[in-house]
Amino acid sequence: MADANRDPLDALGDPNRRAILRLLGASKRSVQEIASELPISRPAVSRHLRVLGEAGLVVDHRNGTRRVYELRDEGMLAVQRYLEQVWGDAAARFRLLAENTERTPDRD
Amino acid sequence: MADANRDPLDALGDPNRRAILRLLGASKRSVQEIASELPISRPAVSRHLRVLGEAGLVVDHRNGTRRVYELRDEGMLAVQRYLEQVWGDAAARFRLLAENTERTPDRD
DNA sequence: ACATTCCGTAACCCGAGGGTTACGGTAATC
DNA sequence: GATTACCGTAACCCTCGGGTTACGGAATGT
Repeated sequence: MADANRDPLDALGDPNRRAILRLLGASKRSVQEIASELPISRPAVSRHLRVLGEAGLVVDHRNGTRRVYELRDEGMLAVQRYLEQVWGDAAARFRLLAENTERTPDRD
Repeated sequence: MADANRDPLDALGDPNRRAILRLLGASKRSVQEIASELPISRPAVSRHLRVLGEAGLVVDHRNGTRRVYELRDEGMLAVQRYLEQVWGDAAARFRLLAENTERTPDRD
């Protein structure tokens, strides 16, 4: 999945995409699993996941016929940087702390 | 200005609104001043500012015929809470720090 | 080989939202 | 009182993004 130059805040501007991220925050999931928890079609979910991927918010791994998606920090950190740019010192302190506490990969 | 139940991430989903917030991050400004720095009309800016206000990201004060807008933390903190909800511990540590370092009101 | 499951993508539809101009109310100044 | 500056809002326009169904390729199991 290519990381296109899509702004993560553009991606976060849709409520269904935010709901998808909340699901993935709990555990990694396949497209089908995500779609079964939302009131939209599976192709719609697929489309949203593409947007989220291009924004650096998720990443996918093939598992047979399944594509399993999980969170990715890069897009989230870009959001933090925007907040720091706009809101200033408080956001800067926050960003440094977040980068020094990497999320462990055995999260699920 | 009423704080309606508008999600700040909805508000941040537009690039012109993000540009407005960046301008206000530098200093508080009137509608006209903001509009003169962006490639859109003054009524368009007015409309965006309304959205940002309802999302808790800005607040306005009357000053004669002018309405002067400045940043507000409430919406930004809601974004942080969403990030914490989704991305977890790192975001939680960040949020606690940000709340303990209030922005001083004599910012400009 | 065939059937089933999974999923990306094309094609189509349509409504939301972001653009505009015009209007009129408020405030300030002369 | 007249003029000017400021700004919210109405009305209109139209793009674009998010919804859908349909299709076909890949992977797996029988």
